[in-house]
Amino acid sequence: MAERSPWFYLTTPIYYVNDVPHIGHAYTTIAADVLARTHRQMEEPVFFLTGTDEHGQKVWQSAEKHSLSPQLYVDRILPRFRDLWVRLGISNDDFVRTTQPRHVKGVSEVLARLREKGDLYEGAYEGWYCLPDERFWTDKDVVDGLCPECRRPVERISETNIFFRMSRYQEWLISWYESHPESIRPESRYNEIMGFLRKPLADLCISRPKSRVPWGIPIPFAPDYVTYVWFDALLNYVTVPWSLGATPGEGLDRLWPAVHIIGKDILTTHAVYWPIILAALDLPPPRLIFAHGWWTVDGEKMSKSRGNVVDPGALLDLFGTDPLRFYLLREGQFGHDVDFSLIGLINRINRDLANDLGNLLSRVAAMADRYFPGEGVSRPETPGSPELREAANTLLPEALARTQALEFHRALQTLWEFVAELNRTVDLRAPWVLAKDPERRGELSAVLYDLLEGLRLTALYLAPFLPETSGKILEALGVPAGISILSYREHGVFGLEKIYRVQETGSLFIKRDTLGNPLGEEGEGSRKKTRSDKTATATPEPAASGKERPSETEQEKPNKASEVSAPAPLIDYADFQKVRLATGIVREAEPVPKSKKLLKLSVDVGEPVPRTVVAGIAGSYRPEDLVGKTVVVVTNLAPATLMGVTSQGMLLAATTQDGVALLTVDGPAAPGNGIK
RNA sequence: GGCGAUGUAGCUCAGUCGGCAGAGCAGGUGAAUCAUAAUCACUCGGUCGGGGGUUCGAAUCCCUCCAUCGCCA
Repeated sequence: MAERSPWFYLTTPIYYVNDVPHIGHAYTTIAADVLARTHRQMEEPVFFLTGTDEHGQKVWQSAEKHSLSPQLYVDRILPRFRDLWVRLGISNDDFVRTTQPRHVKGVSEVLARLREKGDLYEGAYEGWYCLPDERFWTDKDVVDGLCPECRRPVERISETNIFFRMSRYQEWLISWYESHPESIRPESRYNEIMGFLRKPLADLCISRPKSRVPWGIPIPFAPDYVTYVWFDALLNYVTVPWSLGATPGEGLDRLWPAVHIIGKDILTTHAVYWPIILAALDLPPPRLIFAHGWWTVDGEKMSKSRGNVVDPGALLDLFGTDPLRFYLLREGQFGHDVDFSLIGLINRINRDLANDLGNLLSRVAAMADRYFPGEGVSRPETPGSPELREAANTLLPEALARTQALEFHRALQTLWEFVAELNRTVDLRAPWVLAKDPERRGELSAVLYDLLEGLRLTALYLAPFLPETSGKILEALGVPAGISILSYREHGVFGLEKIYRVQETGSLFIKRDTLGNPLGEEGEGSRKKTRSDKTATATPEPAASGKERPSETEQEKPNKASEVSAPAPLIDYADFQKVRLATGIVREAEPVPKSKKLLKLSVDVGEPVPRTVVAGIAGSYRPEDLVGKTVVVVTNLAPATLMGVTSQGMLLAATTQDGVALLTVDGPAAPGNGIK
């Protein structure tokens, strides 16, 4: 392979502004962000680009509908994406909009150049056109006069257009991929493209008549036409670098080729059309095209018509940046489809984040604070735990390698093996036992030092994934986090010469009940509204929680009423109908063993067998008071196991100042009456 | 219809060169009390989709059938 640029040039697709950002957009962008941050910590120069695709017929139509000029319309839509990226902690270096002059200029130049080379020609085009999808179909595709994709009527269009001679480059592309099989991943996607390329490529129609699609980049030598949106959009990957250099071409020479992170739905455009466009411009193909999978929701494809589109903004409101980043990258394999479920997200937050990691910091910090309040914990002569150091030396580099290979879930899994090793070390070395023996004070200090070092390294390697959390851990350890980038080379070694003066800390993560509501008594400042800036590691945050220890009494009422306020998106009646509600009569009720909050109920909802429902209402109701009560039950909620009991439904209850108050009906009702 | 992939524990998946079936979660038992009731150890659990073949030996290689998914048409 030719020597390549030292730069790590990384892109996401540019997102079509006519859509509302959904979890898939967030997924792509977060993955790219993790990769960008990782390479920065590897001290590579990184250029991370994302942006928006703002031309095309649909945008123009939407603008019309809102009686706005297209430009004004896209200007108004833009913040949906831009703000979301800020909230997700995305560290992009630039943000391209296809309406920016730099991009428009670049596209015009490309068109002129391709024309000079003879790669463009005018031709007649006749076919069926689907207006909403902005694409042509052949006679064979169309079924009963309907678009095969969206099932809406197509119209017959006959027009002259400008075509790009893709077919010219087909053989070249095949041989390039044969010698670079690693440039499309996962491997199954590579096979797919090779299969696609076995058939002859049709030339690409790259123009649209202005009379039909007035909103696009004008074609310089054909005044009645604008550029086809896909052609326009792909070019952002080069028009932006072009605009950056001091001389034309300099920025691109420095950055190219790029690593493209995309969803599997746009593989063909990126792996076939795009390299051919590049070849026509005498540029090498991308370094890597990685097509990730889709998020399904409870096993179903996410789509507007199904009404199951997951809104990342709402999840952010509820759970915050880092838990969402973690869940999306930990839950499935990057490259495979993954199923989204709220229970899954909550489980990740509670187990991996709060229990394994959050509690680890909490217990280690508490001991360091208690046993070495003034003097601190300093680097020992002999390692406190050789096993722990060994684990750090093997697991952490392995995690880094996996991140570089875009195996994010494996990377996080490996990091959590290290977290488990830290927890194990705490248990095995039992510092609270050492603390009772003054003669073993040196040993105690050495063990704590190794644990603190382990936590510091965890934060370092976790930083690309969980930038806010990483910053909080480092801050708790008293490591100045002011430097925005901590390099692995400089900070990645075990055994920093340092005296740790650590104070007991508040919670890193708040646990959630099955509805996502915060659990526990951490009502105060520990859960601020997450409004992080791009460099989350640098946000200083007064460690106020260290002073006020939560009282040991377990009787405090969870103060949750204030926490539920996410600005709710509007839903259709169809959405509402998806929730099946019915009246139920409580037949039996008993506490769930070992649980303070849960009651196990047997509820008659008019079915042959009463449902077992686990409800978090023990704080407000005694079991014996519930029997015979009429309640409102969600009957089509996916079952969930709480404290070992499988719940087959959910009771509706108001969240009040004092706890919860169950909903009931105003009048006689039989078990299983419908509710709407 | 063509091409490609997948099928392994209740769930999500790993399994290199053919060499005694693995992890996490869930379930069970115990330990511990530093910690956010958080942790740690042990443990239950599998006809490796079905059938056939090659081999001393198959989750792994070959054939075939079934199921699911993807791409193309």
